[in-house]
This record gives sequence, structure tokens and C-alpha cells, in this order.
Amino acid sequence: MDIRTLCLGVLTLKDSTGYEIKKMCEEGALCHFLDASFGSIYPALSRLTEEGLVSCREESQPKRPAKKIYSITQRGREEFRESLTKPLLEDKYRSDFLFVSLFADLLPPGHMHELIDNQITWMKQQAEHMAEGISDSNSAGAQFVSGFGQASTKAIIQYLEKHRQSLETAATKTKNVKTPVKEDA
Amino acid sequence: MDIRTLCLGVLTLKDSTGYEIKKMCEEGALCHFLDASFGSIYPALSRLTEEGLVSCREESQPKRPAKKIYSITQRGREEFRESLTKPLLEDKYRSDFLFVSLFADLLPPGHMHELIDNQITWMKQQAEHMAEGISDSNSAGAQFVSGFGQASTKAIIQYLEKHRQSLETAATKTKNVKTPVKEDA
DNA sequence: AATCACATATATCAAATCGATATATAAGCT
DNA sequence: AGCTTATATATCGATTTGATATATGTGATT
Repeated sequence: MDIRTLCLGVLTLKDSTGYEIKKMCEEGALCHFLDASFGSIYPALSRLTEEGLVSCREESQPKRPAKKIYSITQRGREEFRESLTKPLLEDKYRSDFLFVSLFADLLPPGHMHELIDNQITWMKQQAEHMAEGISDSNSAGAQFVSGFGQASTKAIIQYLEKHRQSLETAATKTKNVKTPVKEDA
Repeated sequence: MDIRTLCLGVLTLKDSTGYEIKKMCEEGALCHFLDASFGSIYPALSRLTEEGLVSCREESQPKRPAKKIYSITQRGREEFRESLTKPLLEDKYRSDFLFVSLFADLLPPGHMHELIDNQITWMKQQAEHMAEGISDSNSAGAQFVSGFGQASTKAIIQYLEKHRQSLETAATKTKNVKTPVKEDA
């Protein structure tokens, strides 16, 4: 989802500053499923303002940098609705952990074991964090997303706990001693 | 995982052209877990060659553009091994589908139903495709990755089938008629 | 026979995006 | 006094995507 549409979506729920939009990406209902940096949010909000899809009122507070509070306009709502019905990009699970797993036989002894420990710990934290989301006063959509995250995360934890052994033993059994010297160009 | 390291990883397994590296991203063991475009692969290979981490022999074939076959060098192997032990980026599940789900109440009637149908169909295809990978003559790492993908995908399918109703009814019950007019700047 | 889609192969480029950094200020902790 | 964290905006280099261009061969469709 492009940052433009993301901003419109957040503003559909609540008037916000750029800073708050970033926070929602880190703590909100979708925090495990999207990213957005200041470097993309601020330019997006400027462009959306130019195009009349959001409006901006400046609120100068004493001894603080002035807030720019953005609201979505009627045209913004229309465009957002429309963009929701356009073809979606496919889901994608990105994982450095899996990339490294594919090369487990090149790792020092015990390293893969540690990686999986960390991965499981992290996954459990994620699952907890997702479960918190559900207890809040949330929309059906937010609960659906939270449940989705929990279901997949728990399945992954189970998988890791059940199958880690096969990967770890395979990693220690193999050519981990010294890269064979076969000279090149 | 940056494209540079990705290329080194693929070349660890087999000498390849840029084109073949791209294909492995689309069909190989990790195809569901990473992306890379020509626009990043070719420059990465050039830079790696300059730096002496890979070598390149050109194979001109009759009536075909010349192949540039890259091999990883000893230094490349060392650097790759090292990069495997560096801190990993956290896994991330990116999903337009979930983003739209959060705004299900803004969709036309029946649209969410269709989206979920498509999502389930697509997920089932993914699961099948991942299962194929396991039957091939594969390393422990590749089997681990394939199993990981299947486990999470199947959990998601189950979740979608079990909980779709709650989202779909919530979507039809609500303010889908007309965006309220509340005028702005 | 002509056309179309797909596969092999390399390469470039605008646009989007990330990640880091800079600028202010206040609160709270050690 | 100094450190970290939080609020807030903004910019910028580097990376990466996604589209496009250039060639050619094969197999399917019309």
C-alpha cells in the first residue's frame, strides 16, 4: 500500500499530524503489517494538501514546534474509497531469518540454535502484543486483523518448536569447518 | 536482506547469470519470502565484481545476447558467511488485504466477501506451490523454509474460513450508504 | 502465413521509499 | 550536569521497485 493511501486511511479514522500517523504505523492496529517513515509521510501529506484531498490547520503551541493537523476532505474520502476497490498487491512475508535458515550449514556451531531461540522469543512477544490490540475498544476490522496476526504467529511458533531440531542437526553435521579453497578469476 | 547479500547467497549455491538469480527469486526455495528486480540485481553484480567478491565470465552464444555468468570468489564466500552472522531485520508480513480489511465498512456490499474468496484461493495456491518445493531433492534449509511457509499459510486459511463471517456482516451493517458531508477548508 | 504470448538475456531510469540526520524543546532519571 | 525519551517537522543520500527498451527463438493460435 503506498504511503499516500495509508495517510488517507489513517485520516479517515481521525485527524492527525504526520508524527501521529507514524506512531499509528508503529502501535496501531496494522503496526505488524506496514511501514512508513517520516521521509515518505511528510512529502505525502504535502502533496495531498496541494491536491485538495486533505486540509491542514496549523496549531502553534507555546514553546513547542507548531503542529500541522491534517483532516481528510470530502474529495479525499471519495478517492480513498475508490482506491480500496482497486486491485491489491499480493501479501508478502519478508524474512531475513528464513534467508539465513537456508544457509544454516554455513553458520558457526550453535548459531542457528540461538537464532531460533531469538525468533521464538520475538514471535511470542508479537503474539502478545497483537492480543492486546483485541481487548481495546476496536472495530470489527481491527479485531479481524489482530486475530489474523495471532493465528499466523502462533502457527509459526508451533512450527519452529516442532521442527527446529531437524535444521539444527543438519547445520552441525555439515561442511562447517572451512570453506573449501577452489580458486577463481 | 539487501540484494547484494542475496546475490552472494544464490551464487554460493550455483554459478548464475543475473537473469537466473531473478528466476530463483521467483521460483526458488525463498520465492515467497523475498523480492528482487533486475534494476537492483544487475547493479549489485557489477559492484560485487568491482569489489572482487564475485567473478564474471562472458559466454557468447550464437544468435543470443551474451551471457554473463557470475561465480562467487573465496573473498565473496567469506564476506557472505560473515554477513549471515550479523543482526537480522525483523520479519514483516506486508498485506494490502489486511489494510483494506481494516476499512471493510467503506466497501460496496459484497466486495469484502469477494476479497476474502480471492484471498483464500490465492493462499491455497501458495500452500500447494510451497508443498511442491518439499518433494524436490532439497537441503534441510529448503525443507525447513517450505514447511514454515506451509504452516503459516494453512493457519491463515483456517483463520479466514472461520472468521470471515464476522467481518463480512460488520461490513454490510454499517455506514456504507453515503459519506457524511462535513465540509472542510 | 501472420500474429501473439512467452522465454532468454542485459540494461537503464524515474519514482517511491527507507534510514539517518538535523533542529527545537520539555520531562524525567541518575 | 548529562542522558534518554518524547513531541514535532523536515531534508537528503542510498536503495529498490516497476516500467521500459533492445534483441532473438519457440510454440500456440488464428
